Amino acid sequence: MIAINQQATKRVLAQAQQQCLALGSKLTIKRSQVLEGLLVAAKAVSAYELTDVCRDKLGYDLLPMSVYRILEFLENNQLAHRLNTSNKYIACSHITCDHQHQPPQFLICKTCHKVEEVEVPTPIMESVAKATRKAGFTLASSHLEIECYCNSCDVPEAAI
Amino acid sequence: MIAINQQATKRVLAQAQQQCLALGSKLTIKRSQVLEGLLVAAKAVSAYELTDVCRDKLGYDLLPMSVYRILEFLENNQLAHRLNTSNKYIACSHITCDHQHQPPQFLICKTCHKVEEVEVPTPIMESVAKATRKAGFTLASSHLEIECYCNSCDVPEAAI
DNA sequence: TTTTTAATGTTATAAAGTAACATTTTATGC
DNA sequence: GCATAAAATGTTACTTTATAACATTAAAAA
Repeated sequence: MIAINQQATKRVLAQAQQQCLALGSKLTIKRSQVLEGLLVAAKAVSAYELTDVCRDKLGYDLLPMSVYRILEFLENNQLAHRLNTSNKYIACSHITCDHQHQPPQFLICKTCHKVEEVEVPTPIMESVAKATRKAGFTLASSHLEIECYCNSCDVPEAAI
Repeated sequence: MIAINQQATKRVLAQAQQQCLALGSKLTIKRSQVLEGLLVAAKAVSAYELTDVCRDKLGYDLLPMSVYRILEFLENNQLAHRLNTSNKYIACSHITCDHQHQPPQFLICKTCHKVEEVEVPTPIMESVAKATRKAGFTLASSHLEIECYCNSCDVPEAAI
């Protein structure tokens, strides 16, 4: 989503390197390769699809088990996100920002599966948290996945 | 969640029967058995767990393939919901209501996996829809799954 | 009653995810 | 430096979740 060319990809990977160091962890070669796979995939992909991308487009040979492990690492280091509704992964679109990362919200197109990482305005998320508390729960995360239709896809009649 | 005893379960199943008829479909014996399984499970269960519940607690013999098919039917008839974040299913908590069903929101406890079907106030969902439109998307469904801690579970220090 | 549709049975397999242990690589104390 | 511990990755096998494809049975319609 972020990396539209090779140069941009390199910049993102370098920045990711820095971000890991700051968190006291290391972006090893394999981890970098998986992140690069997410970047060139340019959409949400499953762990198994990611092994294909890495093999076919980048020449990196990775087993699914390693990919899962590395994806977990990338998540913990705020370099990737897991979309729970589709069991797919995407690169974080804010790697090159320097601000603190908040739990993200995702708009996911039901038709073409395009994913946009957005910020639902804070007051709205606070209202959601309030409604949650009223029901006797405490909001654990404002990671939200929202079913949408994107502007390139038709909205079915039934949904209007 | 809804059915706390046998009598209540029967009432829910009878109501479900009516609801199906109104939608031009039929709640067959097998379908009724799967719904009963969801009711006695009294929590979110996977399709395979549901075959166990039906066998062990109710004496109904159902193969996973049938369970998946029937769960899909129950969803289409607003008698059950699929929780996308956990690949589990629950009975709709509004079967015995007579009002029109809206896409539900779920509070899911990260610790004990208890699920509460709630209504996030309409104005809040409208704000979410607005934020969505602003990003060039159209809200497809207000089915939301929200990560929480329930009032019986401790909230980890890190989350406060 | 035939015929057509809907529902369920059955088998096999795909897709997603993890456990357990081996090996290699990297960091750290001496 | 080298020994040793810790971190990362490799490898195998397996579990869980889900679906495809086709057979059979039950119910509704002609």
